[in-house]
Amino acid sequence: MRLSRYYLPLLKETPADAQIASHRLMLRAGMIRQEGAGIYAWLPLGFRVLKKIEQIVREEQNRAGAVEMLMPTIQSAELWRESGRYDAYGKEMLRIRDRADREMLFGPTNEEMITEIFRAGIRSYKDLPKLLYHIQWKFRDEIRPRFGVMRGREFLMKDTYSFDIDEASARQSYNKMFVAYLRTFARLGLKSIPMRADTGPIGGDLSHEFIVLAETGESAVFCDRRLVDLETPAKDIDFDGDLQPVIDQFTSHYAATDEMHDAAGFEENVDEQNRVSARGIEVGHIFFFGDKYSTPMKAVVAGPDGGEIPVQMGSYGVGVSRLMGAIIEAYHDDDGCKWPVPVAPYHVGLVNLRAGDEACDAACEKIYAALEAKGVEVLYDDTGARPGEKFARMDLIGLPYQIVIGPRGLEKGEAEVKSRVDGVRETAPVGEVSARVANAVLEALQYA
RNA sequence: CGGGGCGUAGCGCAGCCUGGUAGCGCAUCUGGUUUGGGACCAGAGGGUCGCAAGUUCGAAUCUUGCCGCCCCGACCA
Repeated sequence: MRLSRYYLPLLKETPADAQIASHRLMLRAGMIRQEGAGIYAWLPLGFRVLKKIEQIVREEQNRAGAVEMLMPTIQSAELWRESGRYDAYGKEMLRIRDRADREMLFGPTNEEMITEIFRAGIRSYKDLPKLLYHIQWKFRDEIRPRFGVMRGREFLMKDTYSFDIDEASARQSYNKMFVAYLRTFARLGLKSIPMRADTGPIGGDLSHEFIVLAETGESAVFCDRRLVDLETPAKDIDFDGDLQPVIDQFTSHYAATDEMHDAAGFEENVDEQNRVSARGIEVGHIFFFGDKYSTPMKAVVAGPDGGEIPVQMGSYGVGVSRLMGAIIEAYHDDDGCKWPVPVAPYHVGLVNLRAGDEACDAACEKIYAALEAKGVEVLYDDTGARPGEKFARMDLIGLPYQIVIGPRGLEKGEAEVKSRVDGVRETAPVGEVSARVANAVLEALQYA
C-alpha cells in the first residue's frame, strides 16, 4: 500500500481523553476514532490489525474442532424471555423496538440464540458433542466505558458454545477451549495465565479467566511464577485425545484474580520468590453452565433409553477488539507501537527519504514489488514529507521492519533496515534488502 | 448510578471571575528556501463559542434547562 493513497490520520499531540498507552497510541496512530462513549470506528490501519487478530482466533478455534457460523447482532426479546434473562439482564442490555413496536435488543451475548438454533436441529445424543462459534459485534451498555477499546460498549467477541450429553463429555469440550485459548494468546504474542473464576450459583471448578499481565490491567492478579514459564501446547496436540494432563499442568499452581484471591493460601502454597502480584487484562473467559439454558429453553436430546436429556452447555468468550489494546499494552514504547509480526497491520514500512528523486523512487519501487511478490505486506511511504516526520510516524505506527532508502545510502548502494522491536539498525546492499527482510518476516510467521 | 471535571477552528488550549471587534500553538492551502529524526520565511483560508430559553442596549462570558464527553467507585470479553 502506498501511503499517499492511504487514510492514516495521525495525531502529533496526545489526545486529552486517552488515559492508557494503548488508547493513546490507537488514536495517535490513526487506528480508531471515537464515535461515542465506548463506540469506535475502526480506521484502515486498526481494521487490519483487528482482522489479523480475528483470523488467528479463528484458526485456533477451527484447529480445536469448533465450527464457525454467524448469528445476528439484533435479537428478539421473545427469546430472552424464555431463559428468563430479558428481565434479569438489566440496563446493560440495549433494548430497541422495530416499526411494529416489537421488542428487540442488540445482543450482549448469544446463549439464548445458539440454544434455539441447536434445539431446532439436534434430536439425538448421537449427534453430540457439538462446538459452534461465531465472531460478532456485541453491545453491552456498560455503566462506564473506558480505556478505549479495552472496555467499549460495542466490541468484537468470539463466542463458542458447547453441547454435550453429560458432564464428563462437557469437560472435554471445556478442555479443548482451554488449550485453544492458550495457543491463541501465545500466537498473538501474549503470555496468558488461566485463573480460576467465580462460577456463581452453578458452582464447580469449570470456569477460568485468561489473564494477560499488564501494568494497566483492570484487575489485580496473584499467581505462581512457574505458571508464567509453562510451555504453550504444540499445534499438533490431539484435541480429541486426553487433554486433562495439560489442563492440570496449568491449573496446578496458584493463580487468582483479586475477587478469588486467598492471601493466606497464596503465602502458604507459593514460595516467596515465586509469588507474582501484578495487574492483568482479562482477554478470555470459559465457562461451563450445565443445563442453565437447555432446561428452561427445552434444548433436549433423546438419550440411549429414549428419554429426554437436557444438553450440558458451556460458553467460551474471547474479546477480539480488546485483545488489540492488550497487545499494544504489551508491545509499545514512548515512540509508538511495536507490533509482533503476526498481527502487524503491515510487515514492513518502506521509507523513501527523497520521494521525487529518480534513484530513490526506482530503488523503492523495486523493493516494494519484490516484497509484495513474496507475500510480505508493505506500507510504502512515498509521500513528500521530510525525513524526520517519516521516521517519527513509522515508529508511531510500529511496523516490525523499516526499510529506509535515501540518497546518502544509495550512493554507497546501501539501504538501512530497522527492527522496531529492538531498535537495531543495520545496513544492507540495496539488492539484498528485500530478500533479507522477507526472510525475517516469513520466519516470524512460521509459528502458526 | 453516586462523586468530580470538561465542551471555544481538524487537534491541543487561552479568553469567562470583572458582559463590549473571538485569540494562540500545531495542522491545512499558496509561493519560496529546504530535505537522514516531527524545518524556515512570507502570505491565506477556516468558528452555529455543545443546544435551547432567559437577563441585558449588548452574552463565549451571567442564570436555568437539556445534550455530549472524560476521570474516580460498584459490573464485564
